Amino acid sequence: METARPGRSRSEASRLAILEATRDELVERGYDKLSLERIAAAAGVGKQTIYRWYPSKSALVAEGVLHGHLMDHIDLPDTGDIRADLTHWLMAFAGAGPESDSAALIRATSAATAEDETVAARYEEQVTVVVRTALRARLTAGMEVGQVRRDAPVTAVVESLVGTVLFRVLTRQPVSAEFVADLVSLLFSGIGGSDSTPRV
Amino acid sequence: METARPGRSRSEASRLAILEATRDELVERGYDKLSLERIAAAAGVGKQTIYRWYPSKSALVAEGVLHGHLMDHIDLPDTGDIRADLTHWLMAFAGAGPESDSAALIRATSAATAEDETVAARYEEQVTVVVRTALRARLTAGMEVGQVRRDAPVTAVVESLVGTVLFRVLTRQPVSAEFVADLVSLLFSGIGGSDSTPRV
Amino acid sequence: METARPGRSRSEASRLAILEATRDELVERGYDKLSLERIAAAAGVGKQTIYRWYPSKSALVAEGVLHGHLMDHIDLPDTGDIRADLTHWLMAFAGAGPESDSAALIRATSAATAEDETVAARYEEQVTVVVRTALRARLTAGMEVGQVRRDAPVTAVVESLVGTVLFRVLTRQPVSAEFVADLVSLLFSGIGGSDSTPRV
Amino acid sequence: METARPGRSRSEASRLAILEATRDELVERGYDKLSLERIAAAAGVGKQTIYRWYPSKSALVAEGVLHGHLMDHIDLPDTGDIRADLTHWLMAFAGAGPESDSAALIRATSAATAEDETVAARYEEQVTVVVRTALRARLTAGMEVGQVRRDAPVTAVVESLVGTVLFRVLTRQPVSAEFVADLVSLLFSGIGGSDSTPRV
DNA sequence: CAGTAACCGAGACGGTACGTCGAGTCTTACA
DNA sequence: TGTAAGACTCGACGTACCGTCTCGGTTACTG
Repeated sequence: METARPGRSRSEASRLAILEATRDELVERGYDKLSLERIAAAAGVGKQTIYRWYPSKSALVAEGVLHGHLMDHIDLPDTGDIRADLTHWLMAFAGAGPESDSAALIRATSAATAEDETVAARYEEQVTVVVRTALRARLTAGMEVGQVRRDAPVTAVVESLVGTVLFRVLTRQPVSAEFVADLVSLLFSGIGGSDSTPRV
Repeated sequence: METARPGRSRSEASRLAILEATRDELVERGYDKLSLERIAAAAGVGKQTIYRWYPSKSALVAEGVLHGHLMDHIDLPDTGDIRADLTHWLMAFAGAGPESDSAALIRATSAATAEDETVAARYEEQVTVVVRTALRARLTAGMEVGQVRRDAPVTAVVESLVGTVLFRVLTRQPVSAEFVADLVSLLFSGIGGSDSTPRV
Repeated sequence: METARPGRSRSEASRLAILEATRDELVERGYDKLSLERIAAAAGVGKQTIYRWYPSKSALVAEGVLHGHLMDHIDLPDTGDIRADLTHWLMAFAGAGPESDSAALIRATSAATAEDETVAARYEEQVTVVVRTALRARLTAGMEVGQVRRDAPVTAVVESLVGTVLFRVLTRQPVSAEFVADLVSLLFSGIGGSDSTPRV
Repeated sequence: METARPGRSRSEASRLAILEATRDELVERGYDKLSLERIAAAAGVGKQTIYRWYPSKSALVAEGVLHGHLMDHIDLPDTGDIRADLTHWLMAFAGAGPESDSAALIRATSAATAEDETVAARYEEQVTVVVRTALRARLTAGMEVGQVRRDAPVTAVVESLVGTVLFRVLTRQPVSAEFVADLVSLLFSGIGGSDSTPRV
């Protein structure tokens, strides 16, 4: 155990105020107009305290967004209809439209991920892995009732779903019901014709 | 006509030097560590000259990357084997690995797209549309020979392919032959089981 | 000649605004509470512009004070009465009292001189030498009329006058008429008694 | 009596370690680059402990320097030759040269005195008064044997000696034997010529 | 073919934000 | 209860770039 260090202990209240202020700034201005000085002022915190917790702007963004927002939308319920479940989950993940807070935070996270490879690793571990786990469980359940093929490539499925939504959000296109329906349909039925290589 | 203005005409050499310096900087440092002053110095050009051509950093990046790099990889040849053609195209688009110049430029473009909605619009128009056109032609050819279903949702296909690769690149994962094979297989065969909703 | 450099030429107006703001700050707050950020704001100037002209805080202070203030008091008129001339000059140099602007600027210059040896060199060259020259002329005139011994050690005279006033100002004691009278009397008559070593 | 309080008593060892560390820092870096954090670390002491003893940086410097250094040189022995005694004392006070520890501490004290009027008061009380007392005794002795005039202005003598040496040290000039000889000669003989106002 | 208007490089300008240092205060665990 | 340790808010540092504005100087159309 190592909790018994001398000196004042770190203020969890400051940490939370920083994360909240960060999310507000991200939604309002986006990643690269983000200013740590404004965040510090808004959170009522010294700049040094931000640096004590987070080594860089991108690390702060990763932490602030991954914990405060994206993880909320990551549960994938089982209603018996796997297509409907996926559709619902995709639309919740993307948020209401290109101007929604969700969309702004996804764009900010993407920019942070693009900038910094440690953030990329964190994103991989905190989002992709979690989503994959949830999706794998849901697909397994679907296999039991014959809705899903037993050899479905889970990783490719996860990344194509997340990546596609990400692309829509980055290019500011709406993640509409029509688009999601097409995507799910594509996912389940494929585009293979009569002459395509047969299922193994 | 407006070419008959008095005064010195703009230097095409300067413009090209700027774009080249921009790409070098992007590959080396990424989007948000990009410095117009360094670009100007590297290109042997005054800062004002950059601003004469491009109104903002993101516009410069959009121009520099979209024309100089991404468009190179956008042709989609027809060898008769549509799966192989798509596989080849996807891997060429992503570049050799997460440290390749291609990957760095894709990340930079993603960050620029995330930041600036006019860049997003330009990306949509210059990449998505072009890819969609090329892919639509290839899919149509595939339909003729029975490799592709006649009702394949082209937009969803395009965006799921581009988005998936983008996601791999952003999270610094390799776009390996195995992954691409899984992705193409998913695309053609779907994951639907015996009890999934029948094809329309 | 080398005045024909490319680029915008430096703004003399900025330079003067900086010096004026510096003097105001020095009088109001003193040397080590001096803030370049406040000076820049008061002068309506970017911080970088200050650094472009002056390499350090102490250099700025030296320049600002030596040119803007101390040199004003350095002329030593000749009314025929050398004691009165010196008395008048000493009191003018010190300013009205320990709270006067002159006193504040002398204290600031002393602190800057104590901190930085290049400022010390500048002080030596810009104040000591000038004062010595003026005083030497006045003493020479005094010698002509028999008011001053021909072998008076000019350097020691200069530095003891300036140093004594400096000491009074640093310790916040008034440079009163009584004190100055004593000092001048000491200077002219010495403290030697009947048994002191005879004049050479 | 107050030694019988509960709790740990204040550590005299800490206080001395603080003063020693302060002197080391002053000699090495000068007054305004002085850092209480470095002093605390060097003394193996918490910052709060310093603040418990000294209310401000300048108070610490005053205490540290006035007690630890300057007072060492303040005794003014009587060998019978008052000129030699003064010469010796002046050179000891100034230290070996502009780079000596003594010179550095004198500069630091001057800066602290310039900054803070409570330090100025303390300096006045702890240095000037003591020196004046010692010098008055020596001069009185000199008067007895006819080496010094009976009406010598002691305050002016003290401050002109201390101030002159201070000026030499601030401007980084050596307090050489030649200079001191000139100064003492000036002090005893004055510069008055045959036509100067007669001694009162 | 001389003017002149728009370009060019260079670089200083007023600003904003950076990441670091230190001041002086507050809060722990320990002695 | 005093102390070393160290986190806290706050303010300033010196640097890097931003986007704009001037410089002296170079084209290349136009009258």
